Amino acid sequence: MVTIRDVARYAGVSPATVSRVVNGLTGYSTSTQLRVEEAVLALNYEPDSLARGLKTKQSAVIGVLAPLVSDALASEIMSGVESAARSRGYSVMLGRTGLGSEHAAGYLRTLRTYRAAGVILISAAITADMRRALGSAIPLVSVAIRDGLRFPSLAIDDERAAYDGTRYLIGLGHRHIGLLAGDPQSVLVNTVRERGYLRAMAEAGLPAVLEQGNSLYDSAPPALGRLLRRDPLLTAVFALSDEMAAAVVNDLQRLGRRVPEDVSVLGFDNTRTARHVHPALSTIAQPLEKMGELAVERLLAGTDLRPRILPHRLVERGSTTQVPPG
Amino acid sequence: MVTIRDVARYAGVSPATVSRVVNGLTGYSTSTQLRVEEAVLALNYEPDSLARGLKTKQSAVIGVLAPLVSDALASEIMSGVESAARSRGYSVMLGRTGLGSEHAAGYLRTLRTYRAAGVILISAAITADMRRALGSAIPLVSVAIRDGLRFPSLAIDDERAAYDGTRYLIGLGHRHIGLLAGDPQSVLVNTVRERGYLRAMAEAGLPAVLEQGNSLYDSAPPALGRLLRRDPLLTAVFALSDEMAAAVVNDLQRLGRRVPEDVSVLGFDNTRTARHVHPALSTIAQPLEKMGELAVERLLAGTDLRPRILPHRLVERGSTTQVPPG
DNA sequence: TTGTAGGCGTTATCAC
DNA sequence: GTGATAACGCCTACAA
Repeated sequence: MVTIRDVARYAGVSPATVSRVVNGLTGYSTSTQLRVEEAVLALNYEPDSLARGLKTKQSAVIGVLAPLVSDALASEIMSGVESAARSRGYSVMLGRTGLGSEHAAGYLRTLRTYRAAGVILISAAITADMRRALGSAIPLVSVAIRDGLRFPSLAIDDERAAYDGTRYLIGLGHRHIGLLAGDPQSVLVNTVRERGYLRAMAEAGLPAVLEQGNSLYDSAPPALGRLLRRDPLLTAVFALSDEMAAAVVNDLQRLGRRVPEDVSVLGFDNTRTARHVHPALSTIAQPLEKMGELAVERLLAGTDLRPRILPHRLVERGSTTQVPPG
Repeated sequence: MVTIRDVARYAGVSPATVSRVVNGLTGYSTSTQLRVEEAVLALNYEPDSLARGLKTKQSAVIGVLAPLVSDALASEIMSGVESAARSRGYSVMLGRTGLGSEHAAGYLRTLRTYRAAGVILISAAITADMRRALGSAIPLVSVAIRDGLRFPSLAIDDERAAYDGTRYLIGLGHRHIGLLAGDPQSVLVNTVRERGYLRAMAEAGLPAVLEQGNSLYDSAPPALGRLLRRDPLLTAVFALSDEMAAAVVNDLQRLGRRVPEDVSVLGFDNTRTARHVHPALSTIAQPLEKMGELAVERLLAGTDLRPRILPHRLVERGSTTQVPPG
């Protein structure tokens, strides 16, 4: 391994000077800068992150934790995180915490012992346990979930978004609208979204029909079955994730119902998944990539970690239409 | 931050002794062990990974690099990697290298400066550049891709798997079978799989019809269009990834063709995606999770990093059937 | 402008 | 069985 001393020897200067040049500080002549840079190149020197971090008490790593890193939602947020991090010279360390965030504390401890610059939590609420595991020195922000006002977060107005989605279906003439809710574990998004749906239905004087899934594909078919049993006249299903909405579209077709002619389906998130079914999903869009970028920005700025609300919007595709006549 | 010296002071022993206890070495009495353990708990001490790594020249991190970390294939491999790593006390650092592996070298350099214990590459070939960026001290293994015999890898026999898939379709009576190939960038899997298809078709005296996609969903519809134009009598499509196969199923239905009654569709990988369409995909299964586990095992064993072939198998679901009569 | 020296928190090699 | 002590590679006062 080539160290700073090797470079110093090669360039005929002291290690301190090499450090200054490498870190872009001031206090050296152009000629020494050149000699050092040449030596760095010649020896293919790269500062040891471990040693540097030990000294500076900070490593250029941003941790990103998600229940599954594999879902489209996390993926699109991560994409924003990574480009923002890279452009600032930070590396991203991803970790999958499990559906119930089982491994979150472990990852946070690791991140702490590596003195990460900050941690981004996707689709998971910040709990006191987590905050403790990470320690107080490292900033933490939650994305795509709103955790009251107590912890830093970046999210849309979930209540309003669900309200708007429901209003949209009502506007198409639907009166029997079922809600396929998400993971009850993620209470913070889902109860809030449920509230938006319930408010819109109540305002319109319509009966609410609600079943729980867990946001993932496989949870939707059984929940859809329960929904249809409770209200056989359903002409619209509002699923609180695109994965569930996709499953609903597929399962409806399996049951011989046409989408959207017989039943309209509205998704949530506007991930890639929304376009991976036929017909493609109408859905509520969150600015996922933007959220990822902002999270990095705010984490590194260190200041202004107050909860922030971003705009949502409705995207119309083929899975929704006017209520069928008769 | 609480250091080993704090613990030592609290327990009334020297830092050296604390280190011995914490690392489970020998050379202390039961009574001091108890005192130290008590102190560790009381102070909530956790060794600084940076300092430890600096000293031991190794950190308990395994890097996992994938083009997208978000696809179902990478996700299932990662799942195996993580459980195997966790059970051995290692953390996993994920990185997305981009479809053309653009960012791989950067990640490898970072991993090197953090003195990672090893690196696992998913769906990407090990190039000389990568090997150089990582340095020679850190082991590297490639998963789900076979890179000739020059570099360590863990994969199925792709040629044989594609051959078997094609034989299966031929066995169902199909004579017009189109191949939807994968990313030409990943030459190492795809040319090999193509070869398997071509061999099976040639053996059966059938004409080959082949178009290129890039393994992802969006690339499939246009490629399917080209396939159908070249052979309007197609009764089966063999797509070299489940994502493409799912897109084919959806697009076929959009075009008014029934799956599998009019056209059979065979996928590849057996990821979650295979069950996320209607009808669910018949597909060639790779032991993805197992691959991830094995990769960790071999990386840490350090020895026996020779290429290894794992078994594949055919999974029948609803997307394939006998050739339509007439 | 440049170099020397000390220390970040840990482990490992010695003594005792 | 236990404790000084040095060293890992780097950064940063401070001195020159």
